[in-house]
Amino acid sequence: MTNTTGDDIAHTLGLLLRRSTRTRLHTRLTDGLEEAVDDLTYPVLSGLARTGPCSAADLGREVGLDRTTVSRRADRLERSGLLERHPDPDDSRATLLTLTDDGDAIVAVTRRRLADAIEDSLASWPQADARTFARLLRRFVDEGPFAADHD
Amino acid sequence: MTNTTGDDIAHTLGLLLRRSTRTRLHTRLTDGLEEAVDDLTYPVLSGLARTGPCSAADLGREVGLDRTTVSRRADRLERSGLLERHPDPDDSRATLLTLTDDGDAIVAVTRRRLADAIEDSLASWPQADARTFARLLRRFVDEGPFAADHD
DNA sequence: TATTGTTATACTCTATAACTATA
DNA sequence: TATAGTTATAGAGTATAACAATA
Repeated sequence: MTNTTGDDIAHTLGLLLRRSTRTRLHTRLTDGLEEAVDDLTYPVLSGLARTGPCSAADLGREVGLDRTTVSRRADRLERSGLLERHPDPDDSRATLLTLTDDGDAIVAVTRRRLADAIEDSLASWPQADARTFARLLRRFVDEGPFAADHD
Repeated sequence: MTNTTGDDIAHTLGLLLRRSTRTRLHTRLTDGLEEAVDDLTYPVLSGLARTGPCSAADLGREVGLDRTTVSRRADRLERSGLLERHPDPDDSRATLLTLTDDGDAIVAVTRRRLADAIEDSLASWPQADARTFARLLRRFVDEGPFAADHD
């Protein structure tokens, strides 16, 4: 019984990382928005919001996708007017992907929805618990067994 | 600045739920195991470990997959000897999916690896923090905006 | 020679429908 | 009639390789 805490967190994380959990979350966050925004295109959209104007190759490295995959997904977002392609003035080989105002708005809405949903569910918590949870979760994700740079 | 805690948790969860995080985790947990065990078949395997012998239709409802999908994935696990099919003595229409000893062993190994990885990353934490985190995470997942029965 | 974006091919997975058998 | 399991078809998405253009 030495690993009770690890077992407990492992079990909870298993629930959190389930496909059905992610599907439910995605449905909730994108309900009523552009049809082109789905679980495939959203990482491109939100990644681009983080990086700012960016080549497909660089964005692919940022979000862990192949540049061909980024290019195809960007097609859909471009057709829906959420993203534009412009020549990179600094490198004639590259095309900069840029969010349109509509694209920015979509990202802002989904981020707000997520933060609000979390805020709602924490409403019944003692404030100190909520802050403690935010801090420990952050530390766990940054340092934990899932961190990107974990050796 | 009223939603700082919600924003903070939202950001952290975004990192945790990324595809690259899940891919990294899956690779780590299944390294060196049966080739048939991948991100597609593992949910069937671990779901079956939770439910015990179970029909494809029931298991599908448990893990959020179509019965045709369960059937196909079970084919691969069966070919690798991790799962067996037996007639349901109580319902001649049904076939019970059952983990073999090898299948049980795979699930045990991956669960242990995950718990150990978490335990390792918590080693540098004050024990009280680790227990608090386990408790708050559990509560958040059970009650939070991602809970299955959340209305 | 390496990297850019894009496109074509082959492959995998899934959803829908269809089938047979049983409750 | 409804549900079980399985399989066939069609559709979507990806990875690999290839392409032309530029560094």
